[in-house]
Amino acid sequence: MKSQALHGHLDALLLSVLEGGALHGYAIIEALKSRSGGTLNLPTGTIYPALRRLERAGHVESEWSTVNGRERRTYRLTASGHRALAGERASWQELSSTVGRFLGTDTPPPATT
Amino acid sequence: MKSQALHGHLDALLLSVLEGGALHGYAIIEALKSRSGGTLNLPTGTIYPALRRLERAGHVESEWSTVNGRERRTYRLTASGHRALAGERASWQELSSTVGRFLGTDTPPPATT
DNA sequence: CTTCATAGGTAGTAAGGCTACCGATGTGGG
DNA sequence: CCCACATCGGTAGCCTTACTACCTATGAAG
Repeated sequence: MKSQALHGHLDALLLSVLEGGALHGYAIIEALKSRSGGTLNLPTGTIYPALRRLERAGHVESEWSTVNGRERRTYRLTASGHRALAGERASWQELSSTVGRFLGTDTPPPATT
Repeated sequence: MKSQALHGHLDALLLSVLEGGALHGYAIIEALKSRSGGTLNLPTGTIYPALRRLERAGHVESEWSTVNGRERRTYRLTASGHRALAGERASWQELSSTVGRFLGTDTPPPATT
């Protein structure tokens, strides 16, 4: 998939992987890759600036630690980040259902039965 | 909805409304508005440049006509536009299912069984 | 010692959509 | 008659976003 098609949803993806626990940048990339089945193979030049953006926005916090002599910056969601994620989810649903109406795909309610 | 969230799918939406028949710019805006239930209220500054982009790309053709003294530029899909729409649909499905995997919404396969 | 995986980062670019404008005509209200 | 509004088209400049292409450093493997 053309990763640039992510347009505006990168933040949501990052927040969603961090929802499962704090991770450092490199691990986030791996997580995205594996969870997407290899479809999302995002370069560091995409991830790191995005994380800094999220940090600036207060959605994540970072902490340095040294593991095996390697510096790691571990990111974790803030309360604001959790809220942002919820918002992103909502707007994704909206976008998805709106666009789906035109492109023939709809997002049927997950039927929480 | 924040319309800027459309990012990259505007073309697909335009192509899809034109799929139902040729329309002029203003009518396209109205069509998007009504089909989306009012969610998509796109300004002319978004639509017209997009249409020109599509025309430059050969996906639509335009024709001028005068109705009630008003100039209308009517756009219609070309063969290339139909193909492009199919492609857009496919990549939308891919994006939608990939992002959905992270944001909790999935686009369940239409079960072509 | 070189190469690879791990780990973090920056600079510059290109695309896309938005806001804010502008021009014109026909219709209807005051 | 004149003004406002809906219809119809369009452009200019801006901002955000993600990408490509780079750079740095360490530990392990060969």
